Amino acid sequence: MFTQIEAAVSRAFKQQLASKLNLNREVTLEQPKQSSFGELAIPVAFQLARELKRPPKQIAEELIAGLPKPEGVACFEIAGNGYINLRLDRGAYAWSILRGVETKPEQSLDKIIVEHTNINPNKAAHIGHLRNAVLGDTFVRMLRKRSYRVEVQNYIDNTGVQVADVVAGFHYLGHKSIDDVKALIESASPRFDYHCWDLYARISAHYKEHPESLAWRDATLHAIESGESDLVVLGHIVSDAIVSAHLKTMCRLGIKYDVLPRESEILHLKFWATALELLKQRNAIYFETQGKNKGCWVMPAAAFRTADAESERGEAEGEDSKVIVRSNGTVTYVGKDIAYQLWKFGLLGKDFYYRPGFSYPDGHQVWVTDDKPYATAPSFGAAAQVFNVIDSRQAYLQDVVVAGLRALGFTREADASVHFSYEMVMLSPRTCAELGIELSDEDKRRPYVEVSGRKGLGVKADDLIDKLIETALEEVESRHPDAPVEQRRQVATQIAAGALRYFMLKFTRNSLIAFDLHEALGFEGETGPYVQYAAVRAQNILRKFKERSGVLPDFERSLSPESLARCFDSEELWQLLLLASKADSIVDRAIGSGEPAHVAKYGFQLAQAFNNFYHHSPVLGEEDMERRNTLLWLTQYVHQQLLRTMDVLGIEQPEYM
RNA sequence: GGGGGCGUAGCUCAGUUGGAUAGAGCAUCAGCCUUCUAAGCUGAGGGUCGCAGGUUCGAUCCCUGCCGCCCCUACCA
Repeated sequence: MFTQIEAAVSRAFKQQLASKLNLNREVTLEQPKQSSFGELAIPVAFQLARELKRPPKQIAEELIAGLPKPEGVACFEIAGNGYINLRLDRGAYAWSILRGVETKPEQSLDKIIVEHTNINPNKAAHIGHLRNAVLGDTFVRMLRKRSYRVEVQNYIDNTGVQVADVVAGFHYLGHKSIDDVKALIESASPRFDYHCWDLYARISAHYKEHPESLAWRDATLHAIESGESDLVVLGHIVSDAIVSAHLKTMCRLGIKYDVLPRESEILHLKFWATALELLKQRNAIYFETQGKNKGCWVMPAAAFRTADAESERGEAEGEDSKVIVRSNGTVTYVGKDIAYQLWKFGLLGKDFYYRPGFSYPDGHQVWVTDDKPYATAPSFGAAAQVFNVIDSRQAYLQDVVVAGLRALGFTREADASVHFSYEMVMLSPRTCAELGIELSDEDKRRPYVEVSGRKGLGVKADDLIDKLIETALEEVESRHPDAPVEQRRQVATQIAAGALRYFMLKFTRNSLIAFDLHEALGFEGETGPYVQYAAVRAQNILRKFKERSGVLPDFERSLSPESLARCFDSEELWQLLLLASKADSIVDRAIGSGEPAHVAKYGFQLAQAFNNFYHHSPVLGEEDMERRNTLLWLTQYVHQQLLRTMDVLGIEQPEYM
């Protein structure tokens, strides 16, 4: 509803500009700094003042003279030295909002692909991976809430160095047979993904102490590539088992995928070979005959570097170029990524085969790529826009991928490729101490410590979730000692997941998170549980009313725009209703700015406004019927909007708290 | 060396594309539970928006130069 009014006002001003000043331009709206100024502010007069060389106030006056008032708008006012402020007709606005007159945007035809998570399948997931997955999943939820068609992909690098290292660890370091590893996967303790976590740290340390053992890695990689060895089988069962563990971990946070494209199929189905031919044909890459990259196929730096920083130093020729095919003929990760990105846009002229993978409890099916026909699957890929959720360190590689598309002439697709980047999650020194992680003297001096899979340094996702559940459970048990055990566990689990998701979302993407256990375990202030608690409170009011009176009143019969206008004369009530009505508008803006954090912030603000209301305006004790019914209706509406926002954030409302 | 990011309250962070009196949470201190459960509410203190210039009616925001921190700049991913 708020979105519609924004659009209507913007349109009205645009028309006014055209007819009065003969200007054709979009009019942006903003929120007044103070709520007493009204509901919307239009600063357009300031922008025009310079061009027209006239005082802004005069322009503002001219613009609102004879301006038709869109439905729901009470008046326009001029404030300060040129602001146009708008006030809504509170009764009319509340009446249409509360009756639920909302229009849903139509489902878009174009498909958007969001690729996220993308964890190397060689060890348990850690908190850094959680940030990626939560960001990606929330962005997907934002898009879907606004009726975009979205496909969620989780790329599995099952033939890379990291998997090879763990395979080498099993084979060379541990002398484990395929059956041994299968037994390890079956055994409950230690969990296989945790076992690999330690093994990966061990083999990495071993490489460091015995550099000659790096030959194991090469041998394993070679075996995986040629496809003819027990090591290949080992690689597959390890990565399959780990992927399955990752999916379970993410599922605890409500994160699901549609399809898992695997690197093994990119290779076996000759995706890369096809892409390579294209790149050669169109001269996007060239064969280097001299210098340090001699014998490689490289992409010239000019393709992906900003034009202004052209090589002023002439000797640097080939210095910044990116190797796509190594001199030994193997392809780099970027090369495979170009092929994958081409497929995402349907530009490769090839497709994977698919088989059903993991099934979620709700029946949702994940499909996994395969190299031979298996079953009829939904169609994947061929999107109009692609978001790759990848940490900011890989910005350069992402630039190379996009440059690849552009060099092939796919400029539209290059422009539609978005690197949805985010900063790393580090550990606070205090948290390292709490977890018993020993730090080097160098690390001790830093404000935060980098998570490192190679060093086995980090907080495992499942450990963190377990710890959160434990903390929440203590609180739930002290508050609801009589509730059934299973239910208490369920509530604690929802609170834990809510706390974790909110924590990962409250920071904007390019802000580095120094993960602090104490902070993450807090359930007070700007946290997920705070938002959940507000929703629970709203639900309690509604439930209690129904317990006493059987059903909710027939609001539309007992109230009217006029009675609502009287009640919403109160500034606090009006601001609550107004804020609650902005849920969709906020999501639209957050999609535009690509910041899930904005939705999280809004959820908190709405919860905060409701908590204020909760304390200042007792609903059930209200004696005046008209007012009581209005408060009740408002409560129902805010509850609905809170749930709507929490759904976008992937946060559930517990039954009680 | 080159490219990118960051610097806002004691701490962690917002700040809607240049606008009205710079905001939250945590922490600290002082209040509020016989009520729709206090995981809450009310109030207080706390700021040279890194520094210095510039652009203009107006700058935390744009430009330039410094200072400090981080990341990238692999035939690793």
